[in-house]
Amino acid sequence: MVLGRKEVPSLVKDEKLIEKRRGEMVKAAVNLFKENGFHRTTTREIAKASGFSIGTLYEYIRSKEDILYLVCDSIYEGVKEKLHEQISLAEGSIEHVKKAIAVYFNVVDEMQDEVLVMYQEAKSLSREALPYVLKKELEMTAIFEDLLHRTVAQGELELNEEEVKLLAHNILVHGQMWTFRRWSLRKEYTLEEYTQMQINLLLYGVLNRSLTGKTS
Amino acid sequence: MVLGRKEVPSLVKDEKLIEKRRGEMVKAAVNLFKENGFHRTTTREIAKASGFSIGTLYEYIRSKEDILYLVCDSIYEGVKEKLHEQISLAEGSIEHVKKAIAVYFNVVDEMQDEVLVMYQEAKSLSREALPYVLKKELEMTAIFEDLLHRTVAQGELELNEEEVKLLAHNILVHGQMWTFRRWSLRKEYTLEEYTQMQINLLLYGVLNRSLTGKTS
Amino acid sequence: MVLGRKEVPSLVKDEKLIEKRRGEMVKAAVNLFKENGFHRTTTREIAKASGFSIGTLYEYIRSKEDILYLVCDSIYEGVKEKLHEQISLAEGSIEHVKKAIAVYFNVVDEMQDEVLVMYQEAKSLSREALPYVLKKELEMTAIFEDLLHRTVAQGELELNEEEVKLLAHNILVHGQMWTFRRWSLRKEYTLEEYTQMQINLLLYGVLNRSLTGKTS
Amino acid sequence: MVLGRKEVPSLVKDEKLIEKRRGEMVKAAVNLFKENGFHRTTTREIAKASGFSIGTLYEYIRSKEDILYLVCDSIYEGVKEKLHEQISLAEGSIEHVKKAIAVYFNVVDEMQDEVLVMYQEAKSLSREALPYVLKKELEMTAIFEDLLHRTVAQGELELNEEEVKLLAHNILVHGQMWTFRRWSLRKEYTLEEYTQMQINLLLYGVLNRSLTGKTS
DNA sequence: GATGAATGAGTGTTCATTCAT
DNA sequence: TATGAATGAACACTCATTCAT
Repeated sequence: MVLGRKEVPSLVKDEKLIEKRRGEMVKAAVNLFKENGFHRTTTREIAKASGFSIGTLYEYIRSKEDILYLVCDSIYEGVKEKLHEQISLAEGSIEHVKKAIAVYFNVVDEMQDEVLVMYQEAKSLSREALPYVLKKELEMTAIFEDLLHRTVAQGELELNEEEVKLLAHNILVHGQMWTFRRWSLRKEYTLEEYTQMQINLLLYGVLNRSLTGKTS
Repeated sequence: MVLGRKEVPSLVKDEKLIEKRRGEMVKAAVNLFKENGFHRTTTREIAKASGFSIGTLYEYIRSKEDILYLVCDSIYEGVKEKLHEQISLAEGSIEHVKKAIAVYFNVVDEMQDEVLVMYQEAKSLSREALPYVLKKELEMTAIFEDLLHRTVAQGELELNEEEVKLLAHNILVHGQMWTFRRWSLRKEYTLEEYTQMQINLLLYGVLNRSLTGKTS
Repeated sequence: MVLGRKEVPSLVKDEKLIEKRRGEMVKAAVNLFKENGFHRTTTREIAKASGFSIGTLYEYIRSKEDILYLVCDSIYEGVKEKLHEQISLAEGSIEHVKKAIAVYFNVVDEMQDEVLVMYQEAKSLSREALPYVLKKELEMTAIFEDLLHRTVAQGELELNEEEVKLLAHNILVHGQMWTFRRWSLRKEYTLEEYTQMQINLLLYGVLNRSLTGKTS
Repeated sequence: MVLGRKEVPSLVKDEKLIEKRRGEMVKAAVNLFKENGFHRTTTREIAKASGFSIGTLYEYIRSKEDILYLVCDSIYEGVKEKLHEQISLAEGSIEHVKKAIAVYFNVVDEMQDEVLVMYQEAKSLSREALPYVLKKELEMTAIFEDLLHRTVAQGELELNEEEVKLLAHNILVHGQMWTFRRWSLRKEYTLEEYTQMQINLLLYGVLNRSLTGKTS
């Protein structure tokens, strides 16, 4: 099964308008979701906050869940876009990996409310929509996998396939941690400290591996 | 502010009975929450699944949220209990840390549904109840902090205070990862593989630090 | 497929209470349906008219359609009960058939609003519920079929099987006509006149058939 | 009160265009009504099925009810037209009456969906529009009244004024029966059988009356 | 202490109709 | 004339909670 982007049908025909209106709706929804969560936010609140009538809202989406999907989709697109703006994905070096992690953590920090929302509410998506969002998460992971692969290929890291995958997962999760454990982490570290320390913890072991030999 | 365990009032006087009944309610609730989530589960369903009338349910709790709090509390207690059964918290050595991580990951795996529920639904707790649950999470973190501290004190690890804290957080989160990313991780690794690899990634860097000098 | 009476589930356990409450709800619903039709009547109106809150209404039914089904069911039961009270179904004679038709027309006249409602709204029942109501209609038809059969057996009428069936249908429909064409019929005839004339038109031909020979 | 045809106002001036467009709308509406009923059919669906925008639909009608009126009107016109095509209304004989009934039943059979729609949905017309439709029904009845009158005048039937009226009603209703009881009748009879048997039952009594004397 | 019938505010969603373009 | 985006009143239905028995 190859998943593309899930199409959300609309009663409105003008594609440009759909894009525009949905953007406004998603923006309002994110703010409400981060305040009260998906379930505690009503469609009426979303309509009002985005400046439309409830009827108009439903011209652009079919159900409340569609909004959640659009929110998740939009957040992933936002993160990926910012990532691509700031890091070249063609290179492969330790320095580049460090840079990428730092950039990613920065993006997560900038969009912390959005990331947190998506992180906590995505589970409310139906069994139909969830795979599309998980796919996005895998795409994000793949960005770091590729980067690590290239760095391994350059001889700057010594990792097998499975280790690359897991390290990529860890990087992603350490970024998300910054949002979902912020109640604790923010008290202890600035973003810069957090970033520096996590880079060390994430990479220090694998970096020096060649010096000290493999573990089982 | 020092938080103790939050007291949930009951209309029933008999403490023993409260304990017993609540245990049954929580058990039923966990099963329902892990199937449908907190918001999609009704109090009627919880009452029915635990074998009580809706009226009786409300003799033992004040609100639906009380159940969520009791569920979270119960899950933490379960995890901590299992942890204490299997690891001595007085020692301090690399081997002990590895053992503790493995035990913790095993507990998380055994209780993966429960951990996932708590992880995803705790955010629905009111501003009043949330701190009590976050406190539990900090207590969990503290278990690993202490272990790391002792190991540092033994001279087997070289970490400053802040690194200990962050490493403890990472251990916790890597355990939770096993539940909230299981849609991906389970495809790639068995629990044993996951545990071994994460131990390596978590500890390898800090382990060999003395051999190679500090990073910035 | 043998259809019994369709069971409508209720959240309330007390069977007696269900019977009582549903009776009140059906009564209110009939009045509203005959005024505004099924689709133009809201569940809140039904709740209010029967003296319950909307929540209570839904303790006794699952959906608005359930009310329509209960209404139809109740009307059939009412008609059949009144019929059985007044005519013996064991006999078989021309006089008895005339009597039965007159009684049936009287019952229809007494319950004209109800009959009209059922007649016009039954089509709004779902494909699941409709067969149960059609079955009731066939049972009604069967009452007259049996009566005619017995009369034929007595030698007082000369009709083949198919003619008995059709005549029974015609009797039923002529009764219903009195409701759904009342805007016209009531201007022309009293119930007594209508009954007398229809009996003549329905039976005169078949009555005298023996005197005049068969038609093709 | 003399009712003519009810005028449905339109924002469009061109009468020819109104006729044309409304024809297309009515055609689409009939198909939708017979599938889902009037209340379950939306104006959007009607607009789409007739190939217009919702805006254009409302250029030709004022309200959804106008469509229902036009549909009813159109069905009556259709039935009447087909009737006039096939039977001469100037004659008066038993044979002609039989022929007319057969033709009418045939027309009803051909347009059974339409007849059923009109029959079941006309009640949803407002108190303002209903009389216009009932008038059409009376006109239909009048066709058979006239036919019977002429046959009585020819001495082929012996019926008083009131009996003529009621018999005409019965003929109409027996035609409609073929649609609204088709779930049962179609299983028992072909159209030809049904027609033949109903003609017998309708006319046999009155036919032979002269031979046998009056009933009370 | 236990029960379950009663409540009604609140929810997602629909749809006939309007009106600016 | 034709369009279709916008509207919001209205609807069926849910569910946490209460309280009389």
